[in-house]
Amino acid sequence: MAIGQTGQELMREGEPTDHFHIVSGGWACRYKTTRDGARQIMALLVHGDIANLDSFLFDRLTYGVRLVSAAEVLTNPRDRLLALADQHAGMIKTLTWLAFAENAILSQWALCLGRQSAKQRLAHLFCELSVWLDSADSHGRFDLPLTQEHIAGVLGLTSVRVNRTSQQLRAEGLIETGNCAVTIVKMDALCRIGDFKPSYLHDDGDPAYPRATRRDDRYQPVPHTGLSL
Amino acid sequence: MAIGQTGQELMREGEPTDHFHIVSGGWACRYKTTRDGARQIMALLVHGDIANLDSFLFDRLTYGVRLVSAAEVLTNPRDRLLALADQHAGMIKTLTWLAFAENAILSQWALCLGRQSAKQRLAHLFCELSVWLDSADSHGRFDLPLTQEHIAGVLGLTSVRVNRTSQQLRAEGLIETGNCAVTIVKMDALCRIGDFKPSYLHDDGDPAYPRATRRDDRYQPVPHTGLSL
DNA sequence: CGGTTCGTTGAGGCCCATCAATCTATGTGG
DNA sequence: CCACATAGATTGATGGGCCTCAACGAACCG
Repeated sequence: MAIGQTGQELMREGEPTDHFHIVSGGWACRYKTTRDGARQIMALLVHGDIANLDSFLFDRLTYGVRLVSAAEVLTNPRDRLLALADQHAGMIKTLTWLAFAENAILSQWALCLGRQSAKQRLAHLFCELSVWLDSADSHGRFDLPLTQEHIAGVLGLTSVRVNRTSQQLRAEGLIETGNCAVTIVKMDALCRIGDFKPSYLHDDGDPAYPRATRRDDRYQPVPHTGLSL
Repeated sequence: MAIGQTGQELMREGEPTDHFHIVSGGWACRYKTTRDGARQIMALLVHGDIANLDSFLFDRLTYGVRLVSAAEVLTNPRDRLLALADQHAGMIKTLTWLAFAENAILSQWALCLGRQSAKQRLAHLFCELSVWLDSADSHGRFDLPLTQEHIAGVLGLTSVRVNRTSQQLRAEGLIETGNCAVTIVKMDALCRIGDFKPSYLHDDGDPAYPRATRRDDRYQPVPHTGLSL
């Protein structure tokens, strides 16, 4: 267990690694940079998140990890987790689940980055954080130790744009900000703007097994038409 | 096994599903759409790719799958794969590997979508396809059954922009196009423009991106003795 | 040969990046 | 306690990259 300072680099981009880092307090982020120095944040990491989940199978990182606030990080040798995974069949399943969950989040972000305006992206992010952290109090307020620069890094924007856009959201009475926290005033309106579906992460609750409904009537095999590939 | 026609919808967005679909010929894509109808392609699926890998754990899709060319698709009941996974410990590991691989690709695309210009994205895509398909002939030419609309869907652009940008790449002598194929004339220059690192998929000399058809002999259990190489 | 799909081209405009300056809050040392 | 430094938020001006709309050409096909 170790406490890190704001901005501290946990793991360098492209570095080989043999340890897992687990955030147990504060915030961190996974990021990538282009050759010309632009930085895109790929994931925000909060309490309980594993920073480099894919080190389970890959030796080398394709991203860097950096603290965005003072944070507490647990470090474990990879060998230990691998041994655990060998002993407990459930563990690898959990890791798989996490991998797919990350996948779902990444997909959603890709959709935002590719197809949404600054306003939509910001609205989406606030909705997602609110649900994800589920630490919002009864007034819809939650802590957000991110600078506008960080948010810009997540949304593929500049900090200037984040500033102007969040002003807009405030002016429309959708959110309130202050003191490293955000209050979502009109959740439903914000969801509509950001095209956010609160369920998209935990769609079915637990990974469930067989279902009876047959759905392959949707996909109709086309008779061979001589086509070959 | 079934043959599908161009544009056919394999799975509808948000639909529950109890089958796996494996592309065994031709091309398909995973996509998401926003409420206002914009479509973002999340993945291109070619020979050996599993269209809905996360159905391994999730009951409901968060994306749709559609053919982008005439294609051959294998359909398997989910129960069968789940049973297999229970019997063979290696299988779930393979699925996990695939999940992480998808993760790496999604991350890279997110970086492109968030931080790269149209020209950079297109260059990156061509480089990636060239490496990924590894079907390029000795002249760097490979088949590409995508319309400009499809490419725009992948890159978060409009088809008009894709058109103008690919004209630019042609004018600079970097690529040639024609007859549903692309020739990469100056691979190194294209890589530089798109900030493409040919190795980012094959982490640490892993053989190659594994295809479902040959997955079992490609998967190498990670040695527990720490990092060598 | 008309219909459809896809590629191509042009004109106009908006969203967002860029650059740069100012303002505020916080912290630090003398 | 104040002068100063620094980080982050805010604001303005300007320009460019990409979207939008719209039309036309080209290839394919029943």
